[in-house]
Amino acid sequence: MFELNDSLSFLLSKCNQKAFALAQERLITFSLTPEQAVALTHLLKKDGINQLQLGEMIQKDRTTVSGIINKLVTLGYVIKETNPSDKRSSLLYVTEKANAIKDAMLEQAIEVNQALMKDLTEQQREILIISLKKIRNSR
Amino acid sequence: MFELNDSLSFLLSKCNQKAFALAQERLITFSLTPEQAVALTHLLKKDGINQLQLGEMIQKDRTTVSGIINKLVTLGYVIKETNPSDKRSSLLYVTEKANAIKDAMLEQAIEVNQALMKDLTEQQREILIISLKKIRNSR
DNA sequence: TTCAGATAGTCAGTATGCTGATTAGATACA
DNA sequence: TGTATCTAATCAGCATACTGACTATCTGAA
Repeated sequence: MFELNDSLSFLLSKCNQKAFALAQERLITFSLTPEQAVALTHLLKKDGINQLQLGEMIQKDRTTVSGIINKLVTLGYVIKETNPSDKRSSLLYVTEKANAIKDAMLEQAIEVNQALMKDLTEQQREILIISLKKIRNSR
Repeated sequence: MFELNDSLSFLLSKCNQKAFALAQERLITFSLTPEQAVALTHLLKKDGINQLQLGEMIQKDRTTVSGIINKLVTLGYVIKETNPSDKRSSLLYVTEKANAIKDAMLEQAIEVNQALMKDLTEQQREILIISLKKIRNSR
């Protein structure tokens, strides 16, 4: 019989909540939320892009990116500069403050993912990641 | 090298978004969101419980349950009655309107989960569910 | 019996994530 | 040139999900 609490969609929701909570605990040090950290990590690899380009990288809606970036600006991790060749868009740049926590943030991301998978065998980890990628990319 | 976009936590977030969007499309017919449908489905199996008990079943915070139930009451799917033996709590009951869509909702939930897993082999489906359950229950 | 502590639910505030409307600026073509 | 269309970002509004404060009520121990 179909059991809602054992269904894929329910499990995805609950595991996502757990991953979010785990990351949040560790990011309090930097006053960052998990999603802010994801955006900042991408900008640390490549900045000077606009909000739409960042949204494509992290697969988020334009309005969601807007909110996250404005928070990162307030926190002093990111600076917005009007693009001189297209005044509608802003170019995003990371600050020194962001560079200073780069390595610690990466370390934390790795630890969260290891903690989540700690009870899984090597085969389960592999198939889990492969399956989730298939689901993400489907259609 | 660690790739954020291929990490478990990022994939969980994106797959969860996909599952949510897929369910939302199909639930528009009933004016229900996925989380409202989850709550209602549980109440259809067992009502006459209070909000905290429902929250345990669907693993949601008391304030989140409060919001979802009040929406379901507004929509006419649920009725709240003050518990005579404990006036702090309300007992939740489903309406005829809820019973009328019970089977269609269940059907839709099954279809969403099948659609999500359509590109996965039988072995991948099994290991995916087992792994997610381990992650959900860990700690 | 009374009162301190526990409990159920709500509200305010914050963050994420979406849709749809709006503004400002860019572009393409008649 | 001018206008219609497109685009980048923001805003309002809604849903979910949490924390912490608060109200009303219940319960247990002195």
